[in-house]
Amino acid sequence: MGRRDELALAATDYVLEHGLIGLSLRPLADALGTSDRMLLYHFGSKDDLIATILRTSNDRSISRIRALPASPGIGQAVIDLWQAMTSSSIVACSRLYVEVSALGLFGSEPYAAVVRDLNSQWMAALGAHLVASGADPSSAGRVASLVDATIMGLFLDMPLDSRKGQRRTVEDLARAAEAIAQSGSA
Amino acid sequence: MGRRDELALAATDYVLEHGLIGLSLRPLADALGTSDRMLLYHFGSKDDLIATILRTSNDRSISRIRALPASPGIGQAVIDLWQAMTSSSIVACSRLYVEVSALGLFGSEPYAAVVRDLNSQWMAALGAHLVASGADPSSAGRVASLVDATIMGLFLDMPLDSRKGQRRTVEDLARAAEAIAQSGSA
DNA sequence: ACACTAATGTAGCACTCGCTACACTCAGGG
DNA sequence: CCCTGAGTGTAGCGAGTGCTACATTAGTGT
Repeated sequence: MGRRDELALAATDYVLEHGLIGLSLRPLADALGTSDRMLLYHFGSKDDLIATILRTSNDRSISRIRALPASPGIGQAVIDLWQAMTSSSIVACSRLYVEVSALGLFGSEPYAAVVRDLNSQWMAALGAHLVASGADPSSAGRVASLVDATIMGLFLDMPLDSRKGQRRTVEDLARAAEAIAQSGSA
Repeated sequence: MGRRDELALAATDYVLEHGLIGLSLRPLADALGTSDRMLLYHFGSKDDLIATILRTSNDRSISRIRALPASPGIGQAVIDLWQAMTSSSIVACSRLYVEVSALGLFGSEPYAAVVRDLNSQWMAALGAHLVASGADPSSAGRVASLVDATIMGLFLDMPLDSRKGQRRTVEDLARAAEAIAQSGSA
C-alpha cells in the first residue's frame, strides 16, 4: 500500500469524523502528520481528494449492505438494514452521505454530480436486499423509495431524536413496508 | 418598515435561493444593492444575520402549516402537509431547513443549537395538524415521528427523485400513518 | 442655526483559503 | 558515480474572508 493509499484512508477517517463542510487542507494535513503540499501532490486537487474520500466511504458502506444475509420477510429486512446503517463501523459513512446529499441540494458543484452516483448505488443495494428478503420485484421499488426517504430523514434528525424513538419509527416503517409489499402482490 | 427589515427580507430571499453553506457577505450585499459594511452595521455580525434569516424563513414556513385547515382524516392530513411544504411559496424554506439540519449533523456551532429550536417548532406544528385532523393525541407523536422523517428524507433527495415518485411515496406514507393511528386507538 | 443621531461610503486590517515554485533528500538502475 | 524520479519541506502568491476605523451625509429635534 503506497503512501497515497495510506493518506486516502486516514483522510477518509478524518472526514467521517469532522464532516466535509468546513474541510480545510492544512488542519487535515496536520491531523495526518503531513502537509497540505503533500495532499495536493498525491491527489492533485482538493476536489479530487474529496472524490477519493467519498468513494472510499461509500464503498465501505455499500459493501456492508451487500454483505447482509437475506432477512426473513420485508419487515425484518427494514430493521436489519437500519441496524446495519447505524452499526458503529459505518454510522459515520451514513452521516457523511446525508451531508453530501444536503450539499447537493443547492446544486453546488462538484457535489451535485457525485450525489447522483452515490444515490444510485445505495438505492440498488437497498432494493437488492429487499428482493433477497422476499419482496416482489414489481413492488420493491415502491418499498425502497419509502424506506430510503425515512431512513435518510432519521439520520438527518439523529442529533435530536432518542435512539428509542428512532427504533420505534423504524418498526412502524417496517410494518408499512410489509403492508405495501402485501398490497402490491395482491 | 425600516431599512434593517427590508434587508432582512431580501437577504432571506437570497439565502433561500443560494443556500447557507457558501454564504459570503460581499456577494450577498451586491445582490441586495448594498455593502457588507451595511449588513454588519444593521445585524451586528454574520452569525446574527444568519439567525435573523433562519427565523424569518422558519416563521414563513411554520405559519403556512398553522394556517392549514384541518384535514378529513390522518391520511389526508399527511398529503395536505406535503402539498403545503412543497408549495412554491415555501418549498425553499423547507429546503433551507434541511440544509441547516445537515449543518448541525457534525455539531458545527452555531447551527447545532438553532436546529433544536427550529425542529421543536416544526414538530409541534406537525403534531398539532395531525391532532386537528383527528389523530388520537396519544398516538400522534408516533405518527409525527414517521411523517417527519419521511418528509425530510424526501426533501433531501429532491434533486434526484421525480415528482411522481415522491407523490407515490407520500401516498404510501399516508396509508402507513392511517394504520398507526388505527392500531394506536384500538 | 446648531447639535445630535442614524445611515452610509472608502479603505483597509489580519487572517485563511487552495495552490504553486523551487530546492532538497534519498533510494534504485545504468 | 551519476542520473532519475518519487517524495518532501519552505516559502509564498493572489484571492477572498469577516470585520473595523474613520469620515461623511442626511434628517430631526431644539
